[in-house]
Amino acid sequence: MNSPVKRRPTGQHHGDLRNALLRAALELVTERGPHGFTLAETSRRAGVSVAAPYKHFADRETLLAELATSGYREQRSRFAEAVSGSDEPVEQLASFASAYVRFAAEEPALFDITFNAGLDKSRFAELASAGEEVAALLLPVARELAPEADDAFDLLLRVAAAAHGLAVFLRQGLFGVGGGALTETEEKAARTARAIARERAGA
Amino acid sequence: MNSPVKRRPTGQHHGDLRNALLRAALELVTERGPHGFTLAETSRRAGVSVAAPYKHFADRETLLAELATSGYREQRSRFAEAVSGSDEPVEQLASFASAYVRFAAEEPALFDITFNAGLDKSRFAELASAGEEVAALLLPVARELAPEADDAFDLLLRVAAAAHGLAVFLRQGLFGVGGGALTETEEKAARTARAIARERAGA
DNA sequence: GTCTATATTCTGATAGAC
DNA sequence: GTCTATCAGAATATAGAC
Repeated sequence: MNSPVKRRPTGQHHGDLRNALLRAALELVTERGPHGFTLAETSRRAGVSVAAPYKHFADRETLLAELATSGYREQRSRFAEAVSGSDEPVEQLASFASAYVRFAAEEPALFDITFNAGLDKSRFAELASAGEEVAALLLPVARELAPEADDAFDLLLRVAAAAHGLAVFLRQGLFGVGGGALTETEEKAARTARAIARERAGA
Repeated sequence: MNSPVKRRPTGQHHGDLRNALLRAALELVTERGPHGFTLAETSRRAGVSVAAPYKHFADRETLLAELATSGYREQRSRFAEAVSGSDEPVEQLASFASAYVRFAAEEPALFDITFNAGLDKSRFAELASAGEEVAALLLPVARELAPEADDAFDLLLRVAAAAHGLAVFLRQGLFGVGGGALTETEEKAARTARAIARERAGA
């Protein structure tokens, strides 16, 4: 029932409890999902009392929102790199789809928090803007294939949705998209993205 | 804080508490998601004590698993009808994708429970087999486009994943896939399914 | 089959000492 | 900034009366 983390006998924590809590929370979400996350267990894992986190975060949701924000930033960084590997918009979208799946596999906690924690974005301005920056990075790519704004949005949405579905199936081991199938699933995502993008280009 | 449901003053519930509990649970999941579901609140809504459900269900998870099973059965029924509307396999997959999105929109609780409740399928044999029957219904359709078993599986997986992603985005209002956009989202799903299926047919 | 009552456990959050 | 102590609330599940 107890965590395997050593408790500091008293008083002072090492320099950066704030970040230690964020790390512990991420680990906890990895194991139990966003809904299994509790401040109490996070405190235990960081080796502090349950009251300590309240000096660093207003409440449970605020800590979670901070993780979600960093999740969107990590996404933006990964997708920016994926897209930078080619000049061809179809290949850029394929790369994005692949990176999306990889992100979900390598950072399952961040992935779950961004999409499945039910955070109220109107309460956390930074979270909302971090999410919008991800879209802002990708829309110009879609726009190269679909100059009309609505069409570009539709294209990006469908590519992202396809990648999202594969990422979820991979994560849940559904449909036999099991454990070590990351590379295969990335390829499926890339192939699907190409099919969607080309249908548009050909139309 | 109290439920709007009238309590029966004492003793006997009407004939079918078991089904009344299932209905109340479904309603509760619709409002709060699978993780917000509790036996206690379900009991309150059905107008019985918190102990009553244990005469009908072994525990909380068993009730949830029963709902999930009925969710898979509803899926199979809907998808069977969708697929029956055409002889053309590409159109059948497009119809399936559309029905998938519609199911998620019209039965959000069942949708969430089947995919997001984290049920242990090894504990509930009927749940596992109900899920397999959905796949068994659709695989022959994919097989008409991809005679090789692995290819058919891959095709179905990618179509289902695309529909799943759109369904999730619709449900969460993400990417501006907001409230009344059901018909549009169904069309997106159908179009994406066609793009995936045709890439295969053309290859 | 349903109730009342209870044991147990966990949570978020606050007050006040150090 | 961290601790101890505590409150208030809620949940799962069981025992035993009716």
